[in-house]
Amino acid sequence: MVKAALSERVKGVCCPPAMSMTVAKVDHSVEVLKALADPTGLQMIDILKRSPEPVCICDFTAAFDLSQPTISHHMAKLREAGLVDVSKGGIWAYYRLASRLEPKTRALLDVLT
Amino acid sequence: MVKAALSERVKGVCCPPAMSMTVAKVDHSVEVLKALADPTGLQMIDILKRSPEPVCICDFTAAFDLSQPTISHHMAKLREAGLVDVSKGGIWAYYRLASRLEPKTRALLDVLT
DNA sequence: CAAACCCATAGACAGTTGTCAATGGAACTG
DNA sequence: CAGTTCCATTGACAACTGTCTATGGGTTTG
Repeated sequence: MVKAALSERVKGVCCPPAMSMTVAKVDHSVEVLKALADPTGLQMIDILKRSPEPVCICDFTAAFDLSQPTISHHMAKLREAGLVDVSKGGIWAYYRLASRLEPKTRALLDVLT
Repeated sequence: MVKAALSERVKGVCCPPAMSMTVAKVDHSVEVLKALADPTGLQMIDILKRSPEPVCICDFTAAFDLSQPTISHHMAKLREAGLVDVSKGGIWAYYRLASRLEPKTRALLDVLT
Protein backbone atom coordinates (compact mmCIF):
# COMPACT_ATOMS: atom_id res chain seq x y z
CA MET A 1 0.00 0.00 0.00
CA VAL A 2 1.33 3.37 -1.05
CA LYS A 3 1.57 6.25 1.37
CA ALA A 4 -0.86 9.09 0.74
CA ALA A 5 1.55 11.56 -0.85
CA LEU A 6 2.94 13.00 2.37
CA SER A 7 -0.22 14.96 2.99
CA GLU A 8 -0.41 13.47 6.47
CA ARG A 9 2.68 13.22 8.60
CA VAL A 10 2.75 9.88 10.33
CA LYS A 11 3.32 10.27 14.00
CA GLY A 12 6.99 10.24 14.90
CA VAL A 13 8.11 9.66 11.32
CA CYS A 14 10.34 12.43 10.03
CA CYS A 15 11.32 13.18 6.46
CA PRO A 16 14.88 14.46 6.71
CA PRO A 17 15.55 16.86 3.85
CA ALA A 18 18.58 16.12 1.70
CA MET A 19 21.85 17.93 2.22
CA SER A 20 22.86 19.47 -1.08
CA MET A 21 26.05 21.31 -0.16
CA THR A 22 29.35 19.48 0.01
CA VAL A 23 31.30 19.62 3.23
CA ALA A 24 34.11 21.54 1.53
CA LYS A 25 31.68 24.11 0.19
CA VAL A 26 30.05 24.56 3.56
CA ASP A 27 33.39 24.94 5.30
CA HIS A 28 34.64 27.54 2.85
CA SER A 29 31.43 29.53 2.97
CA VAL A 30 31.51 29.44 6.75
CA GLU A 31 35.08 30.73 6.80
CA VAL A 32 34.14 33.64 4.54
CA LEU A 33 30.99 34.42 6.50
CA LYS A 34 32.83 34.30 9.81
CA ALA A 35 35.36 36.84 8.60
CA LEU A 36 32.47 39.13 7.70
CA ALA A 37 30.30 38.43 10.75
CA ASP A 38 32.11 41.02 12.82
CA PRO A 39 31.71 44.80 12.78
CA THR A 40 35.39 45.44 12.13
CA GLY A 41 35.81 42.89 9.36
CA LEU A 42 32.59 43.98 7.71
CA GLN A 43 33.53 47.65 7.72
CA MET A 44 37.01 46.86 6.47
CA ILE A 45 35.51 45.12 3.45
CA ASP A 46 33.11 48.01 2.96
CA ILE A 47 36.03 50.43 2.90
CA LEU A 48 37.99 48.29 0.47
CA LYS A 49 34.97 47.94 -1.82
CA ARG A 50 34.67 51.70 -2.08
CA SER A 51 38.35 52.46 -2.44
CA PRO A 52 39.78 52.67 -5.96
CA GLU A 53 43.27 52.40 -4.46
CA PRO A 54 44.78 49.80 -2.17
CA VAL A 55 44.49 50.98 1.43
CA CYS A 56 47.40 51.14 3.86
CA ILE A 57 47.06 49.23 7.13
CA CYS A 58 48.06 52.41 8.92
CA ASP A 59 44.88 54.01 7.58
CA PHE A 60 42.78 51.27 9.14
CA THR A 61 44.51 51.64 12.47
CA ALA A 62 43.74 55.36 12.27
CA ALA A 63 40.11 54.79 11.32
CA PHE A 64 39.19 52.18 13.92
CA ASP A 65 39.55 52.67 17.64
CA LEU A 66 41.49 49.44 18.01
CA SER A 67 45.11 48.51 18.56
CA GLN A 68 47.36 47.86 15.60
CA PRO A 69 47.69 44.11 16.31
CA THR A 70 43.90 43.79 16.44
CA ILE A 71 43.58 45.45 13.04
CA SER A 72 46.27 43.14 11.75
CA HIS A 73 44.39 40.17 13.19
CA HIS A 74 41.15 41.06 11.43
CA MET A 75 42.94 41.65 8.15
CA ALA A 76 44.62 38.26 8.51
CA LYS A 77 41.21 36.61 8.80
CA LEU A 78 40.07 38.34 5.63
CA ARG A 79 43.31 37.29 3.95
CA GLU A 80 43.00 33.65 5.03
CA ALA A 81 39.42 33.62 3.75
CA GLY A 82 40.79 34.74 0.38
CA LEU A 83 38.88 38.00 0.39
CA VAL A 84 41.80 40.42 0.20
CA ASP A 85 45.24 40.64 -1.38
CA VAL A 86 48.21 42.36 0.20
CA SER A 87 51.15 44.14 -1.37
CA LYS A 88 54.07 45.74 0.38
CA GLY A 89 55.64 49.05 -0.51
CA GLY A 90 58.55 50.07 1.64
CA ILE A 91 57.50 49.84 5.24
CA TRP A 92 53.83 49.98 4.36
CA ALA A 93 51.37 47.17 3.66
CA TYR A 94 48.52 47.86 1.27
CA TYR A 95 45.35 45.81 1.08
CA ARG A 96 42.72 45.55 -1.64
CA LEU A 97 39.85 43.25 -2.51
CA ALA A 98 41.15 40.01 -3.98
CA SER A 99 41.29 40.27 -7.75
CA ARG A 100 40.65 36.59 -8.43
CA LEU A 101 37.45 36.28 -6.45
CA GLU A 102 34.99 33.48 -7.16
CA PRO A 103 31.90 34.98 -8.83
CA LYS A 104 29.72 33.74 -5.98
CA THR A 105 31.99 35.34 -3.41
CA ARG A 106 32.14 38.54 -5.41
CA ALA A 107 28.35 38.61 -5.54
CA LEU A 108 28.25 38.09 -1.79
CA LEU A 109 30.45 41.12 -1.18
CA ASP A 110 28.43 43.18 -3.64
CA VAL A 111 25.25 42.44 -1.74
CA LEU A 112 26.61 43.56 1.60
CA THR A 113 25.64 47.14 2.18
CA MET B 1 51.85 75.23 -0.73
CA VAL B 2 49.54 72.45 -1.84
CA LYS B 3 50.32 68.83 -1.15
CA ALA B 4 51.27 66.81 -4.19
CA ALA B 5 48.00 64.95 -4.73
CA LEU B 6 48.65 62.16 -2.24
CA SER B 7 51.15 60.55 -4.56
CA GLU B 8 53.62 60.45 -1.69
CA ARG B 9 52.55 59.31 1.72
CA VAL B 10 54.07 61.52 4.36
CA LYS B 11 55.75 59.49 7.05
CA GLY B 12 53.43 58.72 9.90
CA VAL B 13 50.50 60.57 8.39
CA CYS B 14 47.55 58.31 7.72
CA CYS B 15 44.46 59.03 5.65
CA PRO B 16 41.68 57.24 7.52
CA PRO B 17 39.00 56.17 5.05
CA ALA B 18 35.45 57.28 5.80
CA MET B 19 32.96 54.94 7.44
CA SER B 20 29.89 54.79 5.24
CA MET B 21 27.70 52.26 7.05
CA THR B 22 25.56 53.32 9.97
CA VAL B 23 26.03 51.55 13.27
CA ALA B 24 22.51 50.13 13.05
CA LYS B 25 23.14 48.75 9.59
CA VAL B 26 26.42 47.17 10.63
CA ASP B 27 24.86 45.59 13.70
CA HIS B 28 21.96 44.12 11.75
CA SER B 29 24.19 42.77 9.02
CA VAL B 30 26.50 41.24 11.60
CA GLU B 31 23.57 39.52 13.31
CA VAL B 32 22.44 38.01 10.01
CA LEU B 33 25.96 36.99 9.03
CA LYS B 34 26.61 35.41 12.42
CA ALA B 35 23.52 33.25 12.11
CA LEU B 36 24.85 32.03 8.75
CA ALA B 37 28.50 31.71 9.72
CA ASP B 38 28.03 28.24 11.11
CA PRO B 39 27.70 24.94 9.25
CA THR B 40 24.37 24.08 10.85
CA GLY B 41 22.73 27.46 10.35
CA LEU B 42 24.00 27.69 6.79
CA GLN B 43 22.71 24.25 5.84
CA MET B 44 19.39 24.92 7.49
CA ILE B 45 18.94 27.98 5.31
CA ASP B 46 20.03 25.98 2.28
CA ILE B 47 17.38 23.36 3.02
CA LEU B 48 14.69 26.00 3.53
CA LYS B 49 15.65 27.74 0.29
CA ARG B 50 15.14 24.52 -1.66
CA SER B 51 11.98 23.42 0.07
CA PRO B 52 8.66 24.46 -1.48
CA GLU B 53 6.95 23.51 1.78
CA PRO B 54 7.62 24.65 5.34
CA VAL B 55 9.90 22.15 7.05
CA CYS B 56 9.16 20.53 10.40
CA ILE B 57 11.72 20.92 13.16
CA CYS B 58 11.60 17.17 13.63
CA ASP B 59 12.97 16.79 10.09
CA PHE B 60 15.97 18.93 10.97
CA THR B 61 16.65 16.93 14.09
CA ALA B 62 16.56 13.82 11.93
CA ALA B 63 18.83 15.31 9.28
CA PHE B 64 21.55 16.70 11.54
CA ASP B 65 23.52 14.65 14.00
CA LEU B 66 22.78 17.06 16.81
CA SER B 67 20.50 17.09 19.81
CA GLN B 68 17.02 18.56 19.55
CA PRO B 69 17.81 21.55 21.81
CA THR B 70 20.81 22.39 19.64
CA ILE B 71 18.67 22.36 16.51
CA SER B 72 16.15 24.54 18.30
CA HIS B 73 18.94 26.89 19.34
CA HIS B 74 20.19 27.37 15.79
CA MET B 75 16.68 27.92 14.48
CA ALA B 76 16.13 30.53 17.18
CA LYS B 77 19.17 32.44 15.96
CA LEU B 78 17.83 32.40 12.42
CA ARG B 79 14.45 33.51 13.74
CA GLU B 80 15.93 36.37 15.79
CA ALA B 81 17.88 37.51 12.76
CA GLY B 82 14.57 37.71 10.90
CA LEU B 83 15.54 35.08 8.35
CA VAL B 84 12.81 32.53 9.01
CA ASP B 85 9.16 32.45 9.99
CA VAL B 86 7.58 29.77 12.15
CA SER B 87 4.08 28.35 12.16
CA LYS B 88 2.70 25.71 14.45
CA GLY B 89 0.42 22.89 13.44
CA GLY B 90 -0.67 20.60 16.21
CA ILE B 91 2.42 19.50 18.08
CA TRP B 92 4.70 20.31 15.18
CA ALA B 93 6.57 23.51 14.38
CA TYR B 94 7.17 24.36 10.75
CA TYR B 95 9.81 26.78 9.52
CA ARG B 96 10.17 28.56 6.20
CA LEU B 97 12.20 31.45 4.82
CA ALA B 98 10.77 34.76 6.01
CA SER B 99 8.29 36.08 3.47
CA ARG B 100 8.92 39.75 4.17
CA LEU B 101 12.66 39.72 3.66
CA GLU B 102 14.54 42.93 2.85
CA PRO B 103 15.64 42.77 -0.80
CA LYS B 104 19.28 43.02 0.26
CA THR B 105 18.89 40.16 2.69
CA ARG B 106 17.03 38.13 0.11
CA ALA B 107 19.86 38.71 -2.35
CA LEU B 108 22.35 37.62 0.29
CA LEU B 109 20.57 34.30 0.79
CA ASP B 110 20.27 33.82 -2.97
CA VAL B 111 24.02 34.19 -3.37
CA LEU B 112 24.85 31.57 -0.77
CA THR B 113 25.39 28.27 -2.51
C1' DC C 1 75.43 51.24 11.81
C1' DA C 2 72.00 52.89 15.05
C1' DA C 3 67.58 54.70 15.66
C1' DA C 4 62.88 55.08 14.18
C1' DC C 5 58.95 53.29 12.07
C1' DC C 6 55.43 49.86 10.24
C1' DC C 7 53.43 45.62 10.68
C1' DA C 8 52.92 40.55 11.81
C1' DT C 9 53.08 37.13 15.29
C1' DA C 10 52.87 35.22 20.02
C1' DG C 11 50.90 34.96 24.56
C1' DA C 12 47.32 36.04 27.82
C1' DC C 13 42.63 36.76 29.20
C1' DA C 14 37.70 37.88 29.34
C1' DG C 15 33.51 37.30 26.76
C1' DT C 16 30.88 34.68 23.45
C1' DT C 17 29.37 30.43 21.23
C1' DG C 18 28.11 25.57 20.24
C1' DT C 19 26.81 21.68 22.45
C1' DC C 20 24.30 18.55 25.61
C1' DA C 21 21.24 16.98 29.61
C1' DA C 22 17.38 18.29 32.18
C1' DT C 23 13.04 20.55 32.54
C1' DG C 24 8.46 22.20 31.38
C1' DG C 25 4.58 23.65 28.50
C1' DA C 26 1.34 22.66 24.77
C1' DA C 27 -1.18 19.43 22.00
C1' DC C 28 -2.73 15.02 20.71
C1' DT C 29 -4.35 10.05 22.10
C1' DG C 30 -6.51 6.39 24.35
C1' DC D 1 -7.74 12.44 32.69
C1' DA D 2 -3.27 10.22 32.31
C1' DG D 3 0.26 9.21 29.15
C1' DT D 4 2.86 10.45 25.04
C1' DT D 5 5.00 13.37 21.76
C1' DC D 6 7.11 17.64 20.08
C1' DC D 7 9.65 21.58 20.94
C1' DA D 8 11.46 25.78 23.50
C1' DT D 9 14.02 27.22 27.45
C1' DT D 10 17.41 26.80 31.11
C1' DG D 11 21.83 25.72 33.05
C1' DA D 12 26.42 24.02 32.58
C1' DC D 13 30.76 23.52 30.29
C1' DA D 14 34.44 23.26 26.84
C1' DA D 15 36.02 25.59 22.75
C1' DC D 16 36.49 29.60 20.14
C1' DT D 17 36.95 34.72 19.47
C1' DG D 18 38.18 39.57 20.01
C1' DT D 19 41.12 42.31 22.36
C1' DC D 20 45.38 43.93 24.42
C1' DT D 21 50.55 44.00 25.60
C1' DA D 22 54.92 42.50 24.37
C1' DT D 23 58.13 41.15 20.95
C1' DG D 24 60.67 40.77 16.67
C1' DG D 25 61.60 41.23 11.69
C1' DG D 26 62.06 44.24 7.79
C1' DT D 27 62.75 48.95 5.81
C1' DT D 28 64.04 53.59 5.81
C1' DT D 29 66.72 57.51 7.75
C1' DG D 30 70.29 60.10 10.01
